[in-house]
Amino acid sequence: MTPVNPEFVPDPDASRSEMKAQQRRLSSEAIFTDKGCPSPDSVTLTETPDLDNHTSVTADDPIVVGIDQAFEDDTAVSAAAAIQNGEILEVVCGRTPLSIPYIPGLLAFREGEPIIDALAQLTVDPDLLVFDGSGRIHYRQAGIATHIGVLYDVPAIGVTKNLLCGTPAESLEEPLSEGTQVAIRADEEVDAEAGTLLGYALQTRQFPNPTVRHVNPVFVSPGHQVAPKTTIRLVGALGTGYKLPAPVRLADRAAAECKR
DNA sequence: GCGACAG
DNA sequence: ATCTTGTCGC
Repeated sequence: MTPVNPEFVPDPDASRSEMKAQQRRLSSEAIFTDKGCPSPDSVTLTETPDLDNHTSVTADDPIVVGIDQAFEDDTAVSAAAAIQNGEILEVVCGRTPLSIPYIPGLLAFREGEPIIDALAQLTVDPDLLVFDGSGRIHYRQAGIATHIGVLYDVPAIGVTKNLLCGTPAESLEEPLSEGTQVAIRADEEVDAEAGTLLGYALQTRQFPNPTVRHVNPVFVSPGHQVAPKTTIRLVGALGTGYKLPAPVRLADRAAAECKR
């Protein structure tokens, strides 16, 4: 696939103020409500054969693409794994030289190039992109999930293991029971009206076994064309039994293999 | 100046 | 993100 809005191609050589300015333009273009994103109910994690018709009833279920990166020396690799009905349709790998270091808030400018390289090789067209990175939970409401989502004008969501910014509505110190969701709202360090709902902390899995007493929640947020609540439902539909959504786990593994 | 900070 | 062995337990 090819970017629909080339003006949002992240330029690693731009100045930091230019990067931030682009993110502010991005967030105004981003849509944080349901629009074109697949229904969580239509996203199946496993194939469900239709015994009556001897065929699969999920022929045109949404195509969900997980995206993740890995690094080696001065090279960045990005893997995109396309899943439909819990079946892997395609896995592609992008590779570009590393341009800039990791800077909190500017992740898309470091990882955007390999991602674009990977998506250019994708032959199927995604109904949803799932990133290992923030969407609206971002200083300028323009995390990597929002950036790439708007760039291609495709529904996107972000999932992280750590919170970048924003304030949880409740303490996350105590172990949360599975399924618990805690709102993450805009505070002083976020360019948004204080209290704006940015995303959620979501306890996708807890007490995997008697030994592992505690698992941290993940942080989910809308990237583009998805509402906060729908983001939670989508992550829930994509993550049965694991902390992270299946597409992200597959992309993570694929990126590691891309290095070899 | 101090503290915070996705991957 | 990345550097890295074994080990405990389902």
